[in-house]
Amino acid sequence: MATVRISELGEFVGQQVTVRGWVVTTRSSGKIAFLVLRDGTGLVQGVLARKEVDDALWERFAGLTQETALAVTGTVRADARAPGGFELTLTDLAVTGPSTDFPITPKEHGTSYLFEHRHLWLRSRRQVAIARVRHEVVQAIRDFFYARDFVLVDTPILTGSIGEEAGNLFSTDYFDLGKAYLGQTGQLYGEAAAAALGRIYCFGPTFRAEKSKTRRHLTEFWMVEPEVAFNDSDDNMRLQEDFVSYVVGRAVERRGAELRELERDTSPLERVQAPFPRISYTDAVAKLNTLGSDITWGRDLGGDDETLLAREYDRPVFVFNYPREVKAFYMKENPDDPRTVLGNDCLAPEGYGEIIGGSQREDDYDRLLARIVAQGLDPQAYGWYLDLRRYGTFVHSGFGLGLERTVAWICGLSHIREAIAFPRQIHRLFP
RNA sequence: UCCCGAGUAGCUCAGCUGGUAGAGCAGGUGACUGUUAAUCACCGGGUCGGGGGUUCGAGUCCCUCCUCGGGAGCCA
Repeated sequence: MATVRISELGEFVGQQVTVRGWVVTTRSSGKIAFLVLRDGTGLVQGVLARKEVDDALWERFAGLTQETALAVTGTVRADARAPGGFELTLTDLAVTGPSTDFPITPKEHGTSYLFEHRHLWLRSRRQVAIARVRHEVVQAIRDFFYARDFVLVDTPILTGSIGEEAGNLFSTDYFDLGKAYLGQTGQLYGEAAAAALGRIYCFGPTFRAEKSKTRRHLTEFWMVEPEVAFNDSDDNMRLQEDFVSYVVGRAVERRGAELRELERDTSPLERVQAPFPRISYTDAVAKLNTLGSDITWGRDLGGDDETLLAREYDRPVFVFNYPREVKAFYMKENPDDPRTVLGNDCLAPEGYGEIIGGSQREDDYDRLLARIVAQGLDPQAYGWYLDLRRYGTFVHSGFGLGLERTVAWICGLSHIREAIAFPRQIHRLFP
């Protein structure tokens, strides 16, 4: 007799099989009893008729509690009334892992309680659906770059003092060398690798000790960062729109069942096709003023501004050439307007806001050094990074896409903490 | 860090101008032959976040601390 997974039951209609999994719910009406079982691949309903089974089996069923691990044996039958479309007429049932007082009941719970029980909450249908969409997004990202000859370069997580703002770094003791910091970005290393391999990307966890408390921030999040030799800022935006369109398209195409489970209306996602509209920062400020925002030139776009602007378009929008003061030191000065830099953000629609920050990098040694000094950073720490401008400097561009923000947008989540299995936030380090 | 809001049964919440605590679900027992968060009946379940104060009397009013949630700034 075959031992099968729930997703494979369709191939075994009429046959007797064994399925292993966990109890979702049980229902009994005295003469007939139902058991919903999950195994990670889907749900199946088991049915027991009182007069067709022996007393011992009936008793074992009566003792089942939520999340008990068990192995059931029965005949597979297609039945539209059952969740999943198939049923098992049970002939045997063996408890392999008892479970008493499972904390997450089929009723409502508060977010705080749920995140304290995140290790158990992951088993719920909704969380399983999100995990599968995330998995698809990650695979789509890797496939996209693989197909375009990008080389994956894994950048270090432990770094010396290098990155963006020192105040946002997590630090730890590092032998006799003083402090090490958890990486906030792989970009600077990615630039070095781009000079070796041409097109590269890194993809891993990044860490920001910002004391942010919003639906868009985690202290540990995953970021994918391509870096391309000889791409200018326009090439960079073209890569971004192709990339985002591909990733969203893959999720819609292959994870329709999960998105339905999440009650995600996919029509806004189906409109995500390159090219994306582009608006300069200066034009965006003017447009925002006509839309009622009181933003002034020189200030960064706030969350409300992003939402307001994104609402004007039916797909993600690029805002490019920001004032240099609000952007990082490595962005290349705009030769046509030195008040600005050749960087762009990509804003997702439906209020999700910034999912990408990208730029053409400053490739001029003297300008880069001047920017490092002007921002109060230690030029000593950036010695190796400056070397990239001393030995065959080159036009290059790249960007960073936040994985959890992207998954939250695709899934239609109200907070990105659900987009990762074990979110890290200011007030949450467990489980 | 700042601005709001909330901590009452295992969970989600109600509890009026102060008078010593309530529901649904979960759990237990029983009934029911097709249930979909099954339904129905009954039962058990509480240091009202901690500390201090006002009062004859505080879940309720005041002070303080803690925890959590939402938002801002910053960013992906």
